[in-house]
Amino acid sequence: MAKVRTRIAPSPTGDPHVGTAYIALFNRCFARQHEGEFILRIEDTDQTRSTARSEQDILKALRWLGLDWHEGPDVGGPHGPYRQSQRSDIYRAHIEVLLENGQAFCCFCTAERLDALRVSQTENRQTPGYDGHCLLLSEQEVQKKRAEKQPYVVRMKVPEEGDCVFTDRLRGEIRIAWEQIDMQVLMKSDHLPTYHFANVVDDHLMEITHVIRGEEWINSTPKHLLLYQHFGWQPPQFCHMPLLRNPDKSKLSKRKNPTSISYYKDMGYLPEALINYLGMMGWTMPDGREKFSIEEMQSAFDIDRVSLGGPVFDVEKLDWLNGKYIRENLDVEDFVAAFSQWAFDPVRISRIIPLLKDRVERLSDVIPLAGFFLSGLLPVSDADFKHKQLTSDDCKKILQLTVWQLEQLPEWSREGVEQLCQTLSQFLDIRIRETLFPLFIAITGKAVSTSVIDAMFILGLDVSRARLRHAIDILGGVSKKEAKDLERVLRELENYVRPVQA
RNA sequence: GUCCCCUUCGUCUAGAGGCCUAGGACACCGGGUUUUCAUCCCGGCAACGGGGGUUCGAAACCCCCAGGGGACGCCA
Repeated sequence: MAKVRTRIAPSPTGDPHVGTAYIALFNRCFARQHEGEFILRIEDTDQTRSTARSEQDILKALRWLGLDWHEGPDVGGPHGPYRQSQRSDIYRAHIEVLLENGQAFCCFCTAERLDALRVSQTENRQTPGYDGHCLLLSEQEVQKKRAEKQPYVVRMKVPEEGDCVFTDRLRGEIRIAWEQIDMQVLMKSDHLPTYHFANVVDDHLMEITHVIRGEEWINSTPKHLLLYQHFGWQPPQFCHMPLLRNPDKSKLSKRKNPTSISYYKDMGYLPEALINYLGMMGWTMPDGREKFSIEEMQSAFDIDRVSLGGPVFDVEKLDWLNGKYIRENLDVEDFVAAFSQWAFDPVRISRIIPLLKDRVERLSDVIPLAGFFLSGLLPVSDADFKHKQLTSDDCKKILQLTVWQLEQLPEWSREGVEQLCQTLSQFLDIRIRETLFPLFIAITGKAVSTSVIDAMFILGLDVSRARLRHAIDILGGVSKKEAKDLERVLRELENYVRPVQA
């Protein structure tokens, strides 16, 4: 039997996500338990959203958690390159095969036509999908359009009737009618492949034997299987893991729960505890032990023990487990090392010190003044938000609008944060000192402190958002109705152009 | 709207037809240890979504319903 090979294939379009680490963990355990290999591939075919920065962050975060790989863009390996943006020629050669065999076709439809089509289908309560317009084009017409350099995509042909039946390792037989499957775009007009195409080609060329991925991919598995069939390749075994959930059971999202691995690092969780916690999402040790290392997990691993109900990511239990790790696994010396590394990161410290250097008279003033930099959520109460000019609702409004605006910042910079606060102040027609008041309480815990704008910048989006959200909760939270009103205000704010300074 | 997946305490879960009066853990509540607190120890609360089958026997197998979730992009 062929050597087991599994992979994690993150897309470098944002912060390193705990869901990525979760799937990586199970892939790695499965591979290692079978003395196989676990590889990392970067799926950066979305040119507009992928960044090198994000790729670096993801690799760093996975390494921090102890999830290392046998082959990958940084360590190399015999099946490279491991970055899809460097494999364009491979995809182009493969798409030609499908085109020649008539298993795929060129589509010249414009985005406008497709949008209109989707709208009308949705209005008529039909399942949205491509209508086969360009399927009717003759060979000559296609050649002519291509010669004229008209932009086009390549779509796959899909059987019109019958079912696609496949076996999921955890769920058994799954049957999906072909008529449910859209004529998926395989190659975009920028001549880069879509996920579905690149993923199948790479999984085959990289000799992946087991595809362990999130449940959200079940419905597109027929597309993938069809490609394997067209190429005459042996498909891997599929195994769809349950999705991590928010407390309200929806798919884990940063809007509702911190999802960035760096957030958990910044909050002072130990990587061993986080990875252990992820290991108990949908899985248990055969002997019921709850505290286990990644090595213990992989040696006792049994993928068939995965339970399928979507587990809620419950920070309270993570807190307990992290405390247990600190108490039981760190002696004083280890603790000193871990704490120093966490608290006294040189880059961070050298950003913080200039903010307080001129405000202290004794070095002993530093901790009282800057302690909030080395904290998680702050112990604030609604009384702290009492203000002579701002009502509690005003505070909530400012806090919520700030959260939303921070989330939409194209890049995290001090200037961006400042601009945003200035604009908000002008838009609300509240002086900047008042506008910043609730932010001071939420972010620094006090009405008087070092610059709150710098503080947010240094703390980062995740911790800032967590504190702002915590403050909103303290103030009674935002009801459905309030949220709706505030979203309307947000739209006005987005369209608001700051008056030019006189 | 269409399709797919899922369903045991509030949460993570054990459970492969009789071992289930459903077990463990977090959270919560009580008690003990501790100069306080935390830790630690002891105890308590709390669940098989509903309805039909199959079976001597169902949390487990089958069907229907309900609920939850996901997918339906030139995103991944």
